Amino acid sequence: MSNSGNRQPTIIDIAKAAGVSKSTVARALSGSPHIGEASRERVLTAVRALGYERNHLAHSLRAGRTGMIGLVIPDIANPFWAEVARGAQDAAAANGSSLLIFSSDWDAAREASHLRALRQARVDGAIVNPVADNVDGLGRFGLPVVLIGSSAERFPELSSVGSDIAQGVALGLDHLASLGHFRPALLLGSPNRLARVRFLRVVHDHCLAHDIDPATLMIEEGEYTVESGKAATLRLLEREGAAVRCIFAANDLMALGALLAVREAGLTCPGEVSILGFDGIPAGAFSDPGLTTIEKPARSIGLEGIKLLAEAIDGNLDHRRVLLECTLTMRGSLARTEKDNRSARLVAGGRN
Amino acid sequence: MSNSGNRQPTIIDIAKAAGVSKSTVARALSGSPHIGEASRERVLTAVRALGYERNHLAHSLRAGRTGMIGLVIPDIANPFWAEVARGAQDAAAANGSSLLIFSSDWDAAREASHLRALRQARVDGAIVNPVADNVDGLGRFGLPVVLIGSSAERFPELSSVGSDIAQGVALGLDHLASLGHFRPALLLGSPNRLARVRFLRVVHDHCLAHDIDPATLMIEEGEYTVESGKAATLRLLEREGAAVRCIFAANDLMALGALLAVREAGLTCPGEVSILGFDGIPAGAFSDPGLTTIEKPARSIGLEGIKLLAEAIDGNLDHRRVLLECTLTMRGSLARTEKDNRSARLVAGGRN
DNA sequence: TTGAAAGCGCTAACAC
DNA sequence: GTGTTAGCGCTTTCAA
Repeated sequence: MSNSGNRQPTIIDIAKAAGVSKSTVARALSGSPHIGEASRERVLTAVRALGYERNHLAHSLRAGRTGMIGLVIPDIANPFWAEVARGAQDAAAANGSSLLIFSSDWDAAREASHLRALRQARVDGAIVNPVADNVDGLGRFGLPVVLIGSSAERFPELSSVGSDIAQGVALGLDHLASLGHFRPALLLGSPNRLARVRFLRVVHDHCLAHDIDPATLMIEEGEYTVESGKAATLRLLEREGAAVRCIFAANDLMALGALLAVREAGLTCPGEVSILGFDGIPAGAFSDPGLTTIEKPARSIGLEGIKLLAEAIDGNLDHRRVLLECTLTMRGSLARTEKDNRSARLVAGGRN
Repeated sequence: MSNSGNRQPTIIDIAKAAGVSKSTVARALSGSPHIGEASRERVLTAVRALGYERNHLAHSLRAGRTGMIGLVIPDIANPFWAEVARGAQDAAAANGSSLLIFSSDWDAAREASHLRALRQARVDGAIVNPVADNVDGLGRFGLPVVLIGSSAERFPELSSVGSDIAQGVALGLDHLASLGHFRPALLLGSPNRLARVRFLRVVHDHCLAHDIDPATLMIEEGEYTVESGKAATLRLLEREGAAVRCIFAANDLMALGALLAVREAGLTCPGEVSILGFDGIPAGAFSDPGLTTIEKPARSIGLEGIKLLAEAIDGNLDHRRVLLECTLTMRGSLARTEKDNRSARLVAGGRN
């Protein structure tokens, strides 16, 4: 069993079959003009006959680029991130490159290990939504990177794409205010996430603009999951009781958890407690009531990420920050409140 | 700018820095015993100093295996498949390999192109849920493959993993029967999917066992999406009217769509129409009412897939078929019916 | 137009 | 214990 065992044929096999040298085969394959019509024909015939397919490894090793791109996101099972992955996938395919998707599970160590794997795989670049405390590791990544999300501030030299959280949060807050909710309780992610800081900052500004003392805001925190959102809401309800008339969650999964908690506490939504989410995952359409939410353009984020990364890989040094607009998706989880819960207005405070 | 430009260091750089040959470096790196303590130290020091990381491409080219595995699923944005991917991802990581995830979008051409890409990337093997009409392409894949789902029947020589659809459907049907629903309307996927055939077969058997004429079953079909499920249900309601007291959907997304349709038609669920899903996606917990469904062990499917593939890659010739049990997740979308809708009992029929 | 040869980074014989 | 060498499959000079 000499050459034509079962392994995939190489250009050498083709060369033999076509009676030419391997350089000629390479030329035919790459569509080089420096080759005779006759040889080209014979090569192509042999290629079809043997079912040759170029070995990407060897090609990449020689070419110095793999056509592979890494995508590191917190959780592929979270519909929002799955949608981002979908967008990136599509864009990458259109681009001729393939995507290596990794879930970091919000864990810095895992993220670091994934980044290392990507570097070793010699991906051409990576798109990552970094876990906060790992930001240093990212700085030394050594390959073109595009950031997704809020961490861009810490890396002014990297391109980044994200939804405009400031605009989104303001959009939500304004809408809540228009319904009479001036002091929504906040369901936030863990403190070491930049997204949380961002979120809070906008809320603060908004409060000040509306003469509310930010210090009086009710805040609970947890992870970005349904269970965690539910638990956090239960704690909130326990602690604040009837003062909770509106909840603004930093992510839809938590909002859905809040919904469960409210129901479990024997309260009604939106009757007694209004809930506003953030993300725009499809599941929000099925809840009872439907989840009103600030929708991020998930798929576009993935798509833009690939675009920016392609630029960076092509050596385009000037980084860019793409901010995609959030939209308000109204369903049934918000109700107008009669009580003006601005009770904690900034009157004795420093301002005014 | 000679050697230490900006490129990643190679073993040659390390060799130079440590004052040894590259084989010695390789030995130190691979933990070979045939090396002096002194050299090992110096190599390791140099490795740390230069931040060396092994080039996977070169390694793979030499080793003949890449440690990469392909996963081809219909849609990464479908929560069920995202969960499968998650399970596979975790198992692969534990395994030291990385996963290349592709969405085929239920499209044979796309699937074929992904399989080609995987072959060219020299993945060690692939796990795929094949689009029906592409089954031939799969036969010629030429690499170890593990099938997910029902197509296993067409490839008795391949390992496969899937949920036990027969058991799951029977479970659902029995439960429906226990509530008085003997002739659920069926919401099925497109005819060229093997899963549909399977599903129907079990329903038929069940009908016969309960003296129901399968030909009297109400059937609608569509794609495995919410929109499609909704449209199909609307058609069903339009056509059959009040005869529709129970719907059994072949997938949760369609079931959720059915729920929307029922609501839109001014009907109540489960009061007037009961709905049973199939998959067990998280979103089913938030609908109104909660979706009762047959839950497939999505994550385990991914996990087992990797296990089987690892076996196949290791040259374990005897294929295996792993069937994971489905469970019934009861929420609120099913109600007991008073009317015995076995009206179409097999009395005049051929049997008996 | 074509072939020979070098080399991408790594590992595994094979000498010494 | 260590260095030298060949070669994985490919592309790309450089000669002819």
